[in-house]
Amino acid sequence: MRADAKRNRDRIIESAREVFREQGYEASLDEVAKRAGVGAGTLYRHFPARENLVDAIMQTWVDRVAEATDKVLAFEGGERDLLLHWFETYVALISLHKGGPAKITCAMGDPDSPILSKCQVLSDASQRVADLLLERGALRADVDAVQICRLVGGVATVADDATLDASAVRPLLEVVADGLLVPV
Amino acid sequence: MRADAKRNRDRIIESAREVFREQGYEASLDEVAKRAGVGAGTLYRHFPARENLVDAIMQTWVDRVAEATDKVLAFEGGERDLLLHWFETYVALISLHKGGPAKITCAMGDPDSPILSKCQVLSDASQRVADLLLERGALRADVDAVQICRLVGGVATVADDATLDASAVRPLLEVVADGLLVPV
DNA sequence: GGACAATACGGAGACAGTCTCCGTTTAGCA
DNA sequence: TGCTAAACGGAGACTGTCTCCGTATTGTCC
Repeated sequence: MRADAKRNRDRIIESAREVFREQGYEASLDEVAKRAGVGAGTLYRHFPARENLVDAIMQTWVDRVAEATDKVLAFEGGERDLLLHWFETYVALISLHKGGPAKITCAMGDPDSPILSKCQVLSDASQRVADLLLERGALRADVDAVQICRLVGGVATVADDATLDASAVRPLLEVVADGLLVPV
Repeated sequence: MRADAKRNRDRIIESAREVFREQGYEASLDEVAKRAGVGAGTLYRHFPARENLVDAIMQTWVDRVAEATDKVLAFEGGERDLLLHWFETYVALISLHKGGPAKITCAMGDPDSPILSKCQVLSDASQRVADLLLERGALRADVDAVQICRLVGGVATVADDATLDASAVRPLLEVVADGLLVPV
């Protein structure tokens, strides 16, 4: 890649991060281009679809997911608390931007999504948590990580739409957790 | 209301029903106007926002919800089956159109939504089902109808986004049901 | 360091959708 | 029948997406 191309690409990503944070994922891409000081053509050449741009700005997010996952896996406490801790972490991670839960949860079920690889990190993390709980015999044997992602993603989507705060989300997550755990 | 106004209004609603069924809730409103044989101005005078049009279309849906609810309440069988039956009915009712689950679930949490009154019918129905189960001591005492709507709405939203079929949705609903019911 | 591809730029403009404004038409009443 | 309030409709302003293509820049090869 030519030096000027790389420079512009980086500036676009930086501007997008800024604009999306301010206005959400549906912000105008022309605005992003303008703020990056490039023409619309340049933006669309680098990122043919909005999702490609989203994908690019998600790299730092991926690192954050990995870090958070390790923290949850090191959690010392009961199985139910661990699962709930993961759920709350999960919701927090996908709710960083308005519209994030729907976008990410939707992408996980779409094999053609440009951000699929990024979302994979999340489902892998759920898998690791599920494996840990299965090992301890706390999780129902017939559930898989995909289902967990869908359930928690669904709760997060609704919470995002209705702008619920953590205290209103918690009981919903508890219901999901209780439905997933082996009855005591 | 003048006769011509009423006539146009009805034609717009009829066209919208048709267009939305074909193209989803995000279809062009100019297209709706065109198909109704009226100008864009006429459409926007009758329905200032897209949601107002959606609201008008939903009247027959409301009747359908009421009917389905009565059927579920008359269900003879175990509590878990009854709850699951309600969940599946609920998901079916809000998933009649692509994007429906998100739209309806979102509207339930938005006091300013033009379709709020229509959605009320659904939460009232959930309340009735919940009351029945509470009476029989099958439902956890600390859950309310709003939470049920959020949980099932979340599942339906995810299912809609990922275009899951009923067999993939069922296990998710079972998790929610098991989390809501009193452990045996 | 000059020349020449190859690569990239950028913005005008085509296109699509939303929504308004206002001159024209019509219903319904007296 | 004539009048007026109500309603119509579509041109066009506005916003956002995305493409096309003439222009400019980069990096390489001699």
